[in-house]
Amino acid sequence: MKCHSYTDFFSNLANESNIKIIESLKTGPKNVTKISNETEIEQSATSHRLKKLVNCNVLNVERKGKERIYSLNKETITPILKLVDEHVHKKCKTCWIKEKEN
Amino acid sequence: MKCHSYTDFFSNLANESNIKIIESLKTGPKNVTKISNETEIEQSATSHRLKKLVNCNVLNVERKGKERIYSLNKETITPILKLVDEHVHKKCKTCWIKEKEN
DNA sequence: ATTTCATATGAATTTGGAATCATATGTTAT
DNA sequence: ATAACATATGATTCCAAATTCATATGAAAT
Repeated sequence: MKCHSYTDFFSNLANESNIKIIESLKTGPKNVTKISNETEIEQSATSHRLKKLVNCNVLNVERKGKERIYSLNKETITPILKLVDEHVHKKCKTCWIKEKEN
Repeated sequence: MKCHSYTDFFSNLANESNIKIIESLKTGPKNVTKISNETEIEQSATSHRLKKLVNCNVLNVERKGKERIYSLNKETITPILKLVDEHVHKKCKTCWIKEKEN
């Protein structure tokens, strides 16, 4: 259930839904409903994904009334994403990592 | 067939076999048989994995007689692995990314 | 030309994880 | 206590990706 390996961690970044959620949370902490709406991942699926992301310390949760507020774990995922993004921009001109389409 | 997205790339690092292969190649370029022996991934499976890794520019190949020599693509995967490793050591004391067991 | 070694390939099968579905739990308001 | 809202959970279904298996290709040696 906990995140034990190198591969366990990376599998979170190898999943489209998870990336969407992470992207969504870059603009700030949000509750499940809002995440679900923004990402267009249905509620139940969103909860399942969120659980995994928390288990791997990618996200934090805190309760606020009947809601649960999820946020990026700045100590872990943010620096890694930053490093990877930098690398993508600096080193990969003919890039095999496509920029996220917006 | 080619590696197009963020998630495609990370899926390479989310796979135990691929990590084994990458680890194996950290000590230098090798042919398929040697990789297969070191990683204990059978020949056919090894070839399949290698193909994917090459498609995502994680590895390079070159022919040498009847062998094919695979090597890490220093321009791409090496810097990322280095950055991630550094991050693991510096930032994750209570670490959710287990050090590779040897 | 035939054999042997090295690797690749395609199809079939297996499997692990994700989406889905139905329902449960928990919280606030009335 | 009941209703309405927010989220989680477990089971099932589904699917894509990985293994496996059998075989093909290709290169060197005899």
